[in-house]
Amino acid sequence: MNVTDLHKILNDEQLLGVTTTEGPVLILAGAGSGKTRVLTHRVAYLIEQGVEPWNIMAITFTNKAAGEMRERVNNIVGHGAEQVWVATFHSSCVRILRRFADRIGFDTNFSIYDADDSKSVMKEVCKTLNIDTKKIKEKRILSVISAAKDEMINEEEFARQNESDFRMAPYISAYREYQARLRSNNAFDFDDLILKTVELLKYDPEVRNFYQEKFKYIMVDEYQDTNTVQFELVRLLTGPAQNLCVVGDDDQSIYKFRGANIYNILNFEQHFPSATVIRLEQNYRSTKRILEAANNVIRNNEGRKEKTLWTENEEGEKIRFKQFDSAYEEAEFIAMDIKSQLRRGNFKYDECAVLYRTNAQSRILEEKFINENIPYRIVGGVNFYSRKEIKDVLAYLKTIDNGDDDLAVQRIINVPKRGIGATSFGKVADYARAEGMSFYAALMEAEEITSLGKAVTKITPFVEFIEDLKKRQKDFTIAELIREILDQTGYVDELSAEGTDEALARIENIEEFINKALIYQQENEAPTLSGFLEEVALIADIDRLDDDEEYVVLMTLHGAKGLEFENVYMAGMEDGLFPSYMTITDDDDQEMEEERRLCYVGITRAKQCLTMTAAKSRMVRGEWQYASISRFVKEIPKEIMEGSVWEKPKNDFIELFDAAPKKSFAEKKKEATKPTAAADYARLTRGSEIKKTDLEFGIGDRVAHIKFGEGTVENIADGGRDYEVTVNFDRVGVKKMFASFAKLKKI
DNA sequence: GTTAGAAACAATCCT
DNA sequence: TGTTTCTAAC
Repeated sequence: MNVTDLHKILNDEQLLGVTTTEGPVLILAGAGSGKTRVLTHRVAYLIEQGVEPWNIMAITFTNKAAGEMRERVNNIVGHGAEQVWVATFHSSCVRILRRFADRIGFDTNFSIYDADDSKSVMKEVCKTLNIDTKKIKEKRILSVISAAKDEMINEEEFARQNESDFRMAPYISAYREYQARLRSNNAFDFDDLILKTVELLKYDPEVRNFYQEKFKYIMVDEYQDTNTVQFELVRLLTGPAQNLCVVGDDDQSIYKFRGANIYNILNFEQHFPSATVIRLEQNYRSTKRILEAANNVIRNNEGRKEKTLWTENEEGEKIRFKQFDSAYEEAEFIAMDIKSQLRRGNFKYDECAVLYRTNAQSRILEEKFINENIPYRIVGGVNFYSRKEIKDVLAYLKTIDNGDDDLAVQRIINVPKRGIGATSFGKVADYARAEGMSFYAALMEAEEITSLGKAVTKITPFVEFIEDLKKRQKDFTIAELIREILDQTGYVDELSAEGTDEALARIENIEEFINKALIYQQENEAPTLSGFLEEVALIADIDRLDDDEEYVVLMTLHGAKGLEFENVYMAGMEDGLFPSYMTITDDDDQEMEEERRLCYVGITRAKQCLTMTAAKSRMVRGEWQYASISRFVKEIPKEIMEGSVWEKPKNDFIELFDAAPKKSFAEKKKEATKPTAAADYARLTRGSEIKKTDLEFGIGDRVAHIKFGEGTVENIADGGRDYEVTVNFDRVGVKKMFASFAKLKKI
């Protein structure tokens, strides 16, 4: 495709982004301005100009983005596209380390530790160092270490910088010990994958030259979210020609807590003085009103590159806003509205997304979605691969793959129960430490550990089992290996004997996991156990989203970055939740600006329709909390908002409720407390206009609640439109509730 | 050594 | 409210 042809499908700025191939380029790409389009065509253009595909590297933020880019490049280029290096920061580093980790004292079959693994290691570290985890929590130490690693401060440098501060002493020794353990386990945590790669490139000119020569053209997506160590990595990979093209939007920088350094993008022109700067400000995604809302919110931020997005799209519907009495009603409304939109043929399920600030909010939404029989998929929360049963199976695989991985071995030594308890465990661990060997190596010579006594007879069969699998490993595919493990250990049998819903769900998860192994096997030319484990370790929640299935997506605002939907709901628009309580109390206005950017990201996900909802009260950790409408909502001009009165969806709501929701695992209890659908709807449409009704009870009266049972009224407070009643229930204790929907009966 | 039930505790967002 | 850790009894 020549430049004239390209001009037919790209605007002037986009074209410039595609064809400015030499030297450093900064593309400031506003939301929905077609940056993926620019990146993919840029890759295609480079190849057409005669650049070899293997000389091109594109770093993305998620595996999903990488996959999409690869697919789109494939469609334009025809052949050779698979040779382009398209990967995330983490998987790029793994690829480099798998090849050269031996140069920094690791074995190339290293394990990758996730957050759970890191925490287990840190627990051990605190135990050995006698650090009181009541005073300093493991999580706190880990986050200090992680922040240091983001800034490229290794354990020695950290010690040097903090030696004068006695309060830092435990952190210094913990950091040292933690790193020592990772090394002896032959493992990297997430941060080390990048930090160690940077160290490798820095101190090994041979490796550095190898990659600098390989990657003649580098592109980085979502550049505003890179941190210091990632910047350094990019800098080290970029050869003297400096053919580096970064794409990002400072207004969408939302990962400061993860070390993202916004100055990487704000100061790009200082880092690379010869840089060409290109601005993409035309939005192709959203309606005029949605964009106006976004612009009006984000312009309240001070530290940003001034720009205003514009669009030629149509005006569109007003932004809808609605406040409810409780999070339950909020969730109910969203579920029903989605159903009604579907019924009217406006949107299909997969065109709708519900976005929220915290994962905890997903629970109520999920409940209502089940009730209403709406297909949904929750992104985030408990990662599939961090479920207990999956981690158990993974630990077996890791033990077979990397015997030095103490963590994996220790996890499964007594799973399922083999009668090897804490005492034997401790004896083996002591022996391993004294002899300077790995835990598994100590198990192999259990006969030598005299203190074990009879316990040896429990250990030898385990070691024999693992050794047998190691030997026969090459005869199996990964899926077969997993089946073999499950058969021999009786893991699944045990679960099915248990027979509870939970156990059955675990079996299903294991089946799904085996499926993943099969898919991996099919999709890779040279599948290896290490390769599979690595893929599993680096998979993000968002990567598991399947675009072809029809379901509503529920996820955090962070998770939504880079995605778009026709119909978006932003739930929980309350001060204290979004922006979060911590942001409000903290007087650092940087934090508030980051929250605002997050809001901007949320708004700009919507193409056609945007609905914001809030609840006056919601249950947080067992307590009712009350909140007012988010300040961000108030930053949107009234003229483009449809306020608190909610329009009835024409005549279809009766029909809507005729389709009785199929009962799933939503408990019958819930069903019992559920008023009729019509009443539900009336209540929802009434929303914030609930009229005060005269109460039939007073303070001291006995009342009955449909779910909580009987109790005594302790207080009645005038809450404006409604009464807030405090009741001391016999069974469940004190609860606060609004009279109009608590439906309390005097007895 | 195992297990169940009580007590303690929890504060975003993520690779 | 939901999960993790501690304790006591089998």
